[in-house]
Amino acid sequence: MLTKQQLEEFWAEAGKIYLNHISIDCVVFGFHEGQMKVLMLKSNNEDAWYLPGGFVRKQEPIDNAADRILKERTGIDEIFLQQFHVFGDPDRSKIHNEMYKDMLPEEKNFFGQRFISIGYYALVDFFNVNPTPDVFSEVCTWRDLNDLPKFQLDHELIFKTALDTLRLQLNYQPIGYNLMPREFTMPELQKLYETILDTKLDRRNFQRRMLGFGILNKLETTRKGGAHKAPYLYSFDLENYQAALKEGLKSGW
Amino acid sequence: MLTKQQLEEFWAEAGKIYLNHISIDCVVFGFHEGQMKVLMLKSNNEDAWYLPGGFVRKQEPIDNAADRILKERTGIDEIFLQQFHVFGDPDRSKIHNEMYKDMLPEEKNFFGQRFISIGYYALVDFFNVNPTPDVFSEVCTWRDLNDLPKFQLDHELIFKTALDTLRLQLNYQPIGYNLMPREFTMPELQKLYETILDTKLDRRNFQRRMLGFGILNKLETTRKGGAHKAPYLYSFDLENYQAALKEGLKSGW
DNA sequence: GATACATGGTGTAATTGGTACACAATTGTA
DNA sequence: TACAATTGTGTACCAATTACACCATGTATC
Repeated sequence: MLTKQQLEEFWAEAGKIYLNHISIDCVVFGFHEGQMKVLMLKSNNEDAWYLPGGFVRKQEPIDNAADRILKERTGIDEIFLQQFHVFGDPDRSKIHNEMYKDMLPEEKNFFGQRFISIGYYALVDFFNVNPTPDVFSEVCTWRDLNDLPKFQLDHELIFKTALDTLRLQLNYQPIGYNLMPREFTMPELQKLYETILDTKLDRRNFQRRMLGFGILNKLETTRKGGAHKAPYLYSFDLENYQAALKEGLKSGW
Repeated sequence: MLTKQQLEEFWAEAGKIYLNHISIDCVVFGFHEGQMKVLMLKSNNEDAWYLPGGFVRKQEPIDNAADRILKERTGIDEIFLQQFHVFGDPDRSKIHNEMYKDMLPEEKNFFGQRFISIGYYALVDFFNVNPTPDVFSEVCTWRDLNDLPKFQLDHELIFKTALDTLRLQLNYQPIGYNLMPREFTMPELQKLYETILDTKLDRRNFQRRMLGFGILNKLETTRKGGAHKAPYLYSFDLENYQAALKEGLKSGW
């Protein structure tokens, strides 16, 4: 929650540069140690968790707005972003509307208005991200999909819709490419698929099928260090991957 | 194009009741005589064709806004509607912005502002629709997908994005159910699939596969009148259809 | 009313693709 | 050096899709 002074300062700026009524919320997915993660923010002095978000400048394309917002939260310049849904319930920001209602007169109260929020999901390489809080938050951090906090506003709906979208687009978007580091092992990639699809896959069939798509380069090296047989490393063949996605990876998962 | 007086009248109303910056555009699909159709509007005194659209009331959920807009254009109450994309280029309505720029002072010029448009696609039973122009148009009519006029603004992009979405969602949304009349023949349904997928399908395999899904009821009657063997009529088993869609119709087309 | 013809309905063999396993190879550790 | 755990590869089986052939039926033509 903002103090009255913070709210006034924010308004002095925001009221001039942003479009009214429109916000952007982002579901940023990362993958680390076999676990799917989402980037989240914790409000100042509250145990209230949000998705990273922001507003659209008056003459800014909405995709650029999402880019700009996420660059501030992650430090990454060219992020893989997909718009996936608009959340337009008039009561969706009611809590905020009322929280700040009495602090400022209506015409100066940026958070008093209704916001229609455009949902984007982002896929990033976990190691490239430098999580950075915004002016409303004191913490910006990865949260494990198995250990999520309670979301504020309708952000749980936004998150779940993003995950559903990811599942549906798995055969049509370069999801693996954007979530995995440049080099990875087959079991790691399988773990990603299992997390997104929320199911167990047969290790051997997964490998054969993945290789069958012809979108992976098998590298010479293996990943040593585990207590067992060292798996081979792979990287994506981006050209083949994108060509294959155009048709959709055959007959899905 | 509106006259200055019309513009002023529209503003007097619109400025009070609608959210700024936000519009809705709808791609309404119908299917008639083996052909896919889109509902379009022609501007007053111009050969300029648009998709039906409108604005969002200040306290109205966006889905309701789309419903309301389409009820006015079609007469249908409960329309199958799916939000599919947001079009947020700041220049997308430039032509309108400039067309009306000098007619009214900026603060009274509803069409002078930037609009971010939420795209909906609608699926309707062709025979239920009563096409009705709005205040900006003199014609509201079905246009064949093979004989489309030049679109105004970015409405061609909106239309194409809707058609792409339809193709991707064919196995996940009750598209057949909403586009076909209550009773239909197998060749008719096949034509719909061929149109959406833009491909030829084998008549015999299509039939077997469709029936294999268990989502159709074969009726006693046949469609007489054609110059050849009378095909059986079918209707959708809505319950089974929706259950099947939850999983996605197995392994797509 | 017999026949031609175009279209709809049903069946089947061949191929492809997916599933469920078995088994060998490799790594670090006891 | 043997062992446990994990990875890499192969194969037999089953299901689904494809590519056809053939039969049925309604209308038009003579």
